[in-house]
Amino acid sequence: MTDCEEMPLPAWISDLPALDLLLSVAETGSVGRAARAHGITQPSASARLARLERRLGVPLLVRSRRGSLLTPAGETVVVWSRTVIDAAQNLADGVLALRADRQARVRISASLTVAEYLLPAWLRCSRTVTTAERCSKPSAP
Amino acid sequence: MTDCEEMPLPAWISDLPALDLLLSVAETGSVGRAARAHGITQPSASARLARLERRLGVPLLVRSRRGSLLTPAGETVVVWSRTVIDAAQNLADGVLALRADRQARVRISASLTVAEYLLPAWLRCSRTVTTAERCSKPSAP
DNA sequence: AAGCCTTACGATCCCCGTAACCATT
DNA sequence: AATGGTTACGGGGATCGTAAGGCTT
Repeated sequence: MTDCEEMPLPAWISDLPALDLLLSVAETGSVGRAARAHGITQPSASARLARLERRLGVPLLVRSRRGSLLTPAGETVVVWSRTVIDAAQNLADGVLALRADRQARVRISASLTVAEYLLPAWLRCSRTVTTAERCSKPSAP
Repeated sequence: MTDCEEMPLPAWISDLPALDLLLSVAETGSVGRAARAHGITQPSASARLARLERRLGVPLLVRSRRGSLLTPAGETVVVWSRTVIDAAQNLADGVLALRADRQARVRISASLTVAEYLLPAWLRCSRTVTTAERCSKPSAP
């Protein structure tokens, strides 16, 4: 095959919430508890996990009356999935910071006409101030 | 908050194909080329990226007539996303190996009655043999 | 004219929650 | 009864592709 740079991600891996759910099952030992931890119903969780198994083509867990345990393959998948979810969580945190940063800039530019003469002092102050409080009460004598 | 162990992944991060698409845009410098690389239409790619931006709450790229470039925030997100899809790709490869392994076991157990006396020789041979060939033609005199 | 991006629209498919059911402790 | 798991079913939402439009070079 004369590929260019990298093949796009396979389609059967794209269900990130399913992976997250699988991790919860590994931790709690039960589909129902994992479902509650994610704020969804037990049938939803069951169906989601069944789809995941079907799409991966590998049985992941053995259902029992007193809970669900992972197959050896399931344990392996959990290990890999953990790194994926960790990376995703990392990204989520970063995006959150980025969003906050953007909002801060927006607030500053919005109230710029009022706060023009305060900015130099702010910039000399702290880099991670809660701009909302400062903006609402400029405390200018 | 009295959380148990870990908060489930936020919902606005769960679109893995969108992240992958964003990486392609970063590489090719164009939404259309990225779309072609993923085998989808340009409008689909455009809509997907727009949704991603809306969900993240951060502008990621600046559209131009001669292509699309990333905003500073976009560059940052791309860096984090790279690690995520790398981990996902890693998982995909692992699952592929797991699947192949399982299929091998299935073939072996299926033809076990025939191949019983051959297994010891196989096990002494190589660990990653193409069991399909061996199984189809046992080459037993 | 050609390239790049967007909006509009219709059809399809996926996923969730409710409801109902089976098996054990 | 309570817990853990599954299947059946209807509705809402997301995504895709086609078609059409705007803007530069």
